Amino acid sequence: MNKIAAVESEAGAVRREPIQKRSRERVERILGCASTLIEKSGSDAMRMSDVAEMAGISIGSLYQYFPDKGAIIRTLADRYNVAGQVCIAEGLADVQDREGLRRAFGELIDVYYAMFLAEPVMRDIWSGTQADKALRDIDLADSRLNGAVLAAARERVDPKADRAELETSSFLIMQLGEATMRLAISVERKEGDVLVEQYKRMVLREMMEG
Amino acid sequence: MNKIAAVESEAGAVRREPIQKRSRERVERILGCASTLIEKSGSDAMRMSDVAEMAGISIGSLYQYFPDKGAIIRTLADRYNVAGQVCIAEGLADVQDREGLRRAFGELIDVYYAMFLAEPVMRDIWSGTQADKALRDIDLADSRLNGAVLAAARERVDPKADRAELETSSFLIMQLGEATMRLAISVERKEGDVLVEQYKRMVLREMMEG
DNA sequence: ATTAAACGTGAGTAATTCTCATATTTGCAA
DNA sequence: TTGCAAATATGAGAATTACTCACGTTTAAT
Repeated sequence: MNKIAAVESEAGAVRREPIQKRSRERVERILGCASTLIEKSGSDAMRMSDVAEMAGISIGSLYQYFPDKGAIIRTLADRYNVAGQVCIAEGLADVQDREGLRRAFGELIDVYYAMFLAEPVMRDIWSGTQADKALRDIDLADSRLNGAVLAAARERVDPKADRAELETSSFLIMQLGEATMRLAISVERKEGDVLVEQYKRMVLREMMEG
Repeated sequence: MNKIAAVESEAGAVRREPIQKRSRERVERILGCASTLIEKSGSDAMRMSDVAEMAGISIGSLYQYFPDKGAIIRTLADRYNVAGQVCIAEGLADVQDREGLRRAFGELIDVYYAMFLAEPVMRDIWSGTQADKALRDIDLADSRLNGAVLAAARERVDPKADRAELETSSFLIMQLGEATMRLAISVERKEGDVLVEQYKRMVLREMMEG
């Protein structure tokens, strides 16, 4: 009998939870190959048959683990998000005063920008954020989470600030940060750098004098 | 003989420039039907066969005027852009001092936001901005143009400001404005309003004290 | 060793964009 | 008016690609 146990362990939502070691490895191989293919020519051009062939498995096997093409993308997206969340949480963890916040945020943006520049797969995936409803939801949740972390740091710096406003403002700052990254990587490198600096300055002013 | 005269009159790039009256009407009808269908269920779900059927023409005829599905979308996108450009240019035309700039920009954002809320087709199309390379290019060009208009207004207000910096900053402001709109319409209406206000405040601070 | 569940397979289905050979319509020149 | 070439119209079907499913194989627990 083929009883399907649909589980949502990651945002990607695997179809069948891999139980045996063989299949767990297989899932990793699928993700690795998908990554390579996306890096080569973008997630749009990535064909499921290519992924299967490259991973040395059949189409059917591919669909045992991922319900659709989007699920592979989402799983990769989620992994990048988790990495980003850790990075942001660590960067803001011991912010206690205004200068600390200014420095930590500036560094954070730089690191994030460097990641965007260095990871073509991340770039590609988050370029499609607006198109795919599921991806957009993942993205919004991510910004909410990171926004909350930023809001907490800002509250530590300025305890008398309005909590709700800090949350909204920080959420917006995170979303605009992503927008800036996407913009920066789609123009010439030099202009991109300037744009990121402009964003940083604008946001820092908002946070410092807000 | 079927000599094809490819022309790029609009960003949508019609395949064959409609010469006879009949075909010019046809192009308009196609765009109208596409609009209706996008409004009903999104540009992704819009099928070319649906457009053809609704317009009362054959698939082949559809492809006489639009080289591909994207071209229809792009043509509609371009029309919305032109409307926006007019709106922005008029709004900023007689800005001469700081208070004028503050008021004009605030109103501009409100109008833009209202447009986003009111036009489901515009919303749908510009939601997919990041996915389609051609759309992104149109969008970037649009922001560059509008950014230049804003930069000019800011220079009038503050003649000793650095021109290049005004251009970059205004370009970023336009792009972040769009990002804010997209964000605002994908959350609850009430929160969306707050986010737009936050954006406005942040940007105005940048422009006033920048 | 038996067996049931987990896993693997790939030909085939379905959905949809876009082409092309052919037919029809239009407008102009004779 | 008529003849004709260019413009326009048509829709069957080619091409692409995500995804299914019926059936075969492997694994591991009893």
